[in-house]
Amino acid sequence: MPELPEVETTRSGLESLLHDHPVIKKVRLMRGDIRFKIPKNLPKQLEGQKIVGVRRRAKYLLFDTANGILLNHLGMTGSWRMVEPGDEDKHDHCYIELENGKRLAFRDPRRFGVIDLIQPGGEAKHKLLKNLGVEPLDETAWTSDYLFQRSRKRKVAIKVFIMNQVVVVGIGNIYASEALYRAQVKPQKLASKVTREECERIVKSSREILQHAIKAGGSSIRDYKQASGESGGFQLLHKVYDRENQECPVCLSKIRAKVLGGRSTYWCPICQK
DNA sequence: AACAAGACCTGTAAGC
DNA sequence: TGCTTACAGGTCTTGT
Repeated sequence: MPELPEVETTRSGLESLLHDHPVIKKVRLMRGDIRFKIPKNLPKQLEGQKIVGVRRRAKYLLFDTANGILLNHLGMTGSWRMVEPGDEDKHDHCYIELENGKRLAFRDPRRFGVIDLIQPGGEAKHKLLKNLGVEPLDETAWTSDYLFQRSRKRKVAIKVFIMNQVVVVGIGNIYASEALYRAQVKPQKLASKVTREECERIVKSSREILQHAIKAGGSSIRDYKQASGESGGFQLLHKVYDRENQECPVCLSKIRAKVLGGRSTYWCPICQK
């Protein structure tokens, strides 16, 4: 799924599609639940409301209206698109019909995504938002001091640690491997043993990797599509992810892979210490 | 409190 | 051509 760059690419695509702040005519829920139950009053509460903007917090999208926020997570396979008549799909779980005649669809085959309603003013207290860590693109929050202090005494691999959304948000399985490769830190190194200098490199590298991926329109292995329907281009830039036994672009060693914290992890045995 | 493993789903690719 | 198995961008829940 979508990690921060894919969610941000989706957000900016939606922002363009909704630049004229259309009014929601009808919300059609094709099922009562995706990952969690969808509030039954969500359609009634958002119909007639103007979509005044689309924000991102961590890997969540927030559609703003004056009468509440539609909260969405793409899970592993979620995507938004404008859908023409006849283009409906069996995995479309929610349609948002607009007064301007357009129709947004949320498609999510695996149904790991989330759609929820946040009451006006309830954003900070929302269960799924209240425990999130710092935004990695925020240079005043995602700092080497922050990473160093938070990682002391933590007995998990640094890769597992930076994927913990309570610590820092938006870094998922692809960009965790890519960021640590760029930082030249072995993913299995214990978080508590990572030095100040390494923290500096991890913070800088992770931010750069995410920024580059956003510029490229996100990665688009498998299911991911931009809101415009375009595929992303960043997978062409993956240096280690999904490249087991292929050459390290720098030293030509064979990229290695193992499972860490239940997720496939890739690194260069020479470049990363 | 911190950590590991299990659970939730469907689609696709690989192996036999 | 099937059938079976493994695996996939996430994260909440459960158990130690």
